Amino acid sequence: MSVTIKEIAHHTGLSIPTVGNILGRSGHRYNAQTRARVLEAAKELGYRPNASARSVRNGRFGCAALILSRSRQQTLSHIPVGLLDGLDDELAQHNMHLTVSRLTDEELSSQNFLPKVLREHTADGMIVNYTHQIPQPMLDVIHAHHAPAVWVNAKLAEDCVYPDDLAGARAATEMLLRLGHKRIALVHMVARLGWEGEIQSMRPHMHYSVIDRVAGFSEVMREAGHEPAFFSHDRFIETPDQIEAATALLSGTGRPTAIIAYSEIEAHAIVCAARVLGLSLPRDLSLIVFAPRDLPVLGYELSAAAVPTFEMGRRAVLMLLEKLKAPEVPRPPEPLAYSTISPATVGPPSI
Amino acid sequence: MSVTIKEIAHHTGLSIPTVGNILGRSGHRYNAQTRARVLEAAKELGYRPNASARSVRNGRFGCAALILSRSRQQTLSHIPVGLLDGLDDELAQHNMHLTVSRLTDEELSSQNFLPKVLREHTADGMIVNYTHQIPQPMLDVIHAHHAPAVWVNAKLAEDCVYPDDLAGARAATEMLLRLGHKRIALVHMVARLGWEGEIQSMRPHMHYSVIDRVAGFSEVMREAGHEPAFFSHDRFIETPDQIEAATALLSGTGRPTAIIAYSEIEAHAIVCAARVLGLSLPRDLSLIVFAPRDLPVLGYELSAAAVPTFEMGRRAVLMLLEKLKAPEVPRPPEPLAYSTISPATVGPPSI
DNA sequence: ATGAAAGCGCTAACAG
DNA sequence: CTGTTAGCGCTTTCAT
Repeated sequence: MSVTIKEIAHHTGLSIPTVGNILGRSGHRYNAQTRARVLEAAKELGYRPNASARSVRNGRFGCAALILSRSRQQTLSHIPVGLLDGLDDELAQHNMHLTVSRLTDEELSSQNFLPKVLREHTADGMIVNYTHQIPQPMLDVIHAHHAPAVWVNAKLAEDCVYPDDLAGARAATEMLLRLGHKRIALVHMVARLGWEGEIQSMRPHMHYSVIDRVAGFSEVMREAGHEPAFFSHDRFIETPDQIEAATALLSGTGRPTAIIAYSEIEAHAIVCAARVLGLSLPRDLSLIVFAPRDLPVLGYELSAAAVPTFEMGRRAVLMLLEKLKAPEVPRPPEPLAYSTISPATVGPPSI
Repeated sequence: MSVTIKEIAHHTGLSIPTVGNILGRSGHRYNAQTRARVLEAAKELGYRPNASARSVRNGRFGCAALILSRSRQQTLSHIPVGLLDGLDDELAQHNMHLTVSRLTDEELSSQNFLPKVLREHTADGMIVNYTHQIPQPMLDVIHAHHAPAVWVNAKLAEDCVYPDDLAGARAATEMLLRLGHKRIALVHMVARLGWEGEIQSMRPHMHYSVIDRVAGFSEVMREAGHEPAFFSHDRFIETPDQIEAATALLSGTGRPTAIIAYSEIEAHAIVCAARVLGLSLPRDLSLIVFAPRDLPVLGYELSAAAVPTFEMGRRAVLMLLEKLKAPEVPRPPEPLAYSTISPATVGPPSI
């Protein structure tokens, strides 16, 4: 084992609580002399407080658990760039830290599921990063136990923090319309987009952002009297070569003059297709991509509809802290605003 | 607070140690009746053992800390896909868990730096994910304190686990040569590649993989009597449009018939350029990319020289466990083999 | 097979 | 200002 306050007490001839109090930062009410003696001894002996012992005393762990899927299928619990930073930064502000807990599928399906971190009382609460296909048992058990949990990147009835994709998509579309674009397409390669109701019916298997971005885009387009154009899954099934598919989209006289890409995957295809066709960005084509930050794609910095991942981490921690105070009180869902879109690859239409 | 063994003891009329022993898995020497009584009560009351209290007793935390840079510059402490899984899987095998600890720059530069997790005795040891520009103070302090630490994705004198990029690059090159390729190029957009000595001199600021992949590639090419071709930083500085640069590389009669891409960034540019030029993969061009797994790029699945990130996590934990037993004993560096390359976008040369 | 006592490292309540 | 006493939840002797 390592150096404890007990040893420092022996070493300095002081009592254990004296040493403890001085080292435990509240020791204002001590003689400067003894303070110095203690601090020196602590430094000399290489004292490091034992967080566990402290936890046992005050019944808190100073720790939040990030709950992830153990499934190797990446998308299920993907940690977006910036989230870890936001979480840890805010936790550090409150003298807390983060642990990671990956759940097996058995743990999930089991009736009395509880993540190990909570089952073994290691963390004060959890930040759940199951963004879609959220398992019902998990929801149930968390509710039943009043386990302090906050969901990130998921849009639920309560206790969640998520980017406001509805507003984000609206803002992107409005920006393009304001510049004079009329033919704007929303591109998504995996999901099959269409009118909102149709998508809604597939909801359980889809991340809310797919639905909300379609909705935001459609609303604004229709309000402006334009038909929203979707370029999605089916087209890429027909034409698996993404460059070819994207090239088809960007060819012909009625081609879109602006694109909103669901993610960097789509953005790559669009940039590449633009290149094949000799279209230059943003002169001949405006392009906005949903991504945590402006995205370097093939040498271009693309305008990002900047998903507020960092802020999501910070806000999730703050919400969790409130839940720790009052675990039974549900918190209203907290949508997070997108920041303004940089003008990098956005401009007025040329045709 | 929550249910403790004390309450279960009261509830069942048994003593505290009895309950504790039965619940703490070592309770073989107990009557089946009392066992049942205890277990039932525990379930009924929703007992969850307190990990901190346990830690205080047995002096271990059952916890490893993943040390990351707090710098927002992504590359410094980037967590590669699969690493977290490997770490957590192996830790779980040993009833341990993972905490995350991000270091501020001040913490690093400070003389008596010690990550909070270790300063505050929260973790048993650390997995350090500073892959390049490793701060000297950190190395010094870890050595001085005999702090149990294992470095991942870094090639140091001891206590590290890293993908064997030398062998990985050799294998990729050999595979291409075996198929009949002679004009093979290694493409990297950020670093400036050249003969090994030149690169070596820039070492402090570069990840070891840059050097080792160049070395492995060069060695094999020269052994086979071919001149290794590099296509790197300078070319992309001259021609910031990556597609244009890559197109230049792939044009003309002396063009390479096979490419090894340093990362997915380069792979995207190559695939796009191939498309612009009407070259089809792998018929007209073979392409291997260094990535944790076969990489979907613009609709193609590219052959990956599969960086063993998952295995890196697992091995790092195993090495850390050994260090916990004998902290003063340095462990030899552990290079990790690349698995065989899938044939997805690799074939014989057409010209 | 079960219980009594003691202690892990730290902190809080009170005395002096 | 400093020390005494007590206890957090759990585990490890050691009796019985």
